Amino acid sequence: MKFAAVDVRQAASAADLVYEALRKAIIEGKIAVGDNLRQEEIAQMFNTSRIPVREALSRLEQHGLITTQRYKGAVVAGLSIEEIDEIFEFRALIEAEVMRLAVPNLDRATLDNARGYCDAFDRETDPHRWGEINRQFHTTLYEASGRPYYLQNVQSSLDRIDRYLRAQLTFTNGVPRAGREHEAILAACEKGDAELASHLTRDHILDAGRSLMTFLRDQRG
Amino acid sequence: MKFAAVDVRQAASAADLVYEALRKAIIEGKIAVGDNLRQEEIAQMFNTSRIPVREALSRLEQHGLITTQRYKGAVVAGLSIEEIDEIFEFRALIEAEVMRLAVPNLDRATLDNARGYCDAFDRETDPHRWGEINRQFHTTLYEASGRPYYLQNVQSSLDRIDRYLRAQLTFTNGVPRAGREHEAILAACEKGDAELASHLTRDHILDAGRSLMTFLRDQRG
DNA sequence: ATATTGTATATTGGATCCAATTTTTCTATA
DNA sequence: TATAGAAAAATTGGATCCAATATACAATAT
Repeated sequence: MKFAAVDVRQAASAADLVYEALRKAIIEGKIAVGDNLRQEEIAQMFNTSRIPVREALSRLEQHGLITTQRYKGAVVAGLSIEEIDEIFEFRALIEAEVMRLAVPNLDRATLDNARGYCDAFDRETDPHRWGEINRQFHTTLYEASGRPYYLQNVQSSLDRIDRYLRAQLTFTNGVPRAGREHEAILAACEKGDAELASHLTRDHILDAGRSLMTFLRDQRG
Repeated sequence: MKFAAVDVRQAASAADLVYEALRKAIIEGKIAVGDNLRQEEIAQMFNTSRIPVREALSRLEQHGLITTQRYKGAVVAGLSIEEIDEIFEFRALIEAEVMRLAVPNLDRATLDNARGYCDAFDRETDPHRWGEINRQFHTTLYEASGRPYYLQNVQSSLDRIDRYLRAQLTFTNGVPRAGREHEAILAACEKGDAELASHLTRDHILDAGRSLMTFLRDQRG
């Protein structure tokens, strides 16, 4: 055995690339709700055939990001107020628990990373970046929970409402408030107070949810 | 307009049929963990081509029921003890909450249905049916919560561990105990005691989890 | 002018074909 | 006999082709 181990990561298939690109575009709101996703068009964008595109669309549907109708095609899925409300409630439940489980495992490096994202969030002026940094702040802490299945479900929920969360941050002046709440959560983590960090996380999510609800009710009538 | 409206439900595509059939076979344990799923073989079983099969496999992978490697194919995914443990913990969290939310909405018909499944569970002698009835008993109650997103996540978690749950019921003499716990949960529902029903549900799941853990640790060494 | 029906076009679903890669088998050699 | 390497077979990934269905549009009748 003379050779260093090589990282033989799985090469990505065409379907993987298309899936990831579409997923990103949808959760960032680059493609609007209701927009039609035509297979041939997407295939040409990626210089491939419709087969990998169809696989990607099928996966997106499983994750609730698009809806499809036989022979009619796929459209980006929107969420009703009730659905958004439910997902925020769900997130509050799970993420509070994940936070509680994470606190005892937090080490210096993780806390420093979280601090970095926390500061970056406050400093950021580009609205498009807020959602991204906010998400990284939370997941950095959550990962310490050592609960991959919980994490998967958190990511999946976030994918569904990320677009709306960004709207909340951008249009409802939610950023300063979110920044303060991040500080409080991080302080609880530093103190090792799992119960407090958990409750603050829950409130943080429910606050954002309520703020978004009133914004959407205003907007949609 | 002389004719009654007809329910023109979406006809299922070949991919849908293959997906559902494979999903059922996997969660019921008809296909063993590690078994290879060859596309051509499955295609012939369903009198179709490999294209719909590939779509079905792609969806199954998204749900964690199989793992695939490029150019190597798909195998039924097993769970480590740690993963099973985590999923039981996750279920306890979510299902307890769903139960709490359901109780205020339970009506006579739903309670009667649940009673039916509860009795059927106790009367059933075929081990293969226990898992199925157990699942129906719980979901019948959960549906009253009016939380489709929670429900989806519950179903997804159950899909992952259903095989192991059946093993627990069959091999660890868990049926009489589960039966008694069902009775207690149903009684709490009848009384309208959401808090009690929630706690009993949590304990019911954690009990089954612990029982399964010791069984698996014995078995796997 | 409007509604309705027939037709052309576009789009999706599925089958077949070819390319890329892995797995198996065979063979030569030590 | 065991083993390394090459050839063959099997398997998956992707492209192209055809069939099924939906949409757009024009022609017709009222």
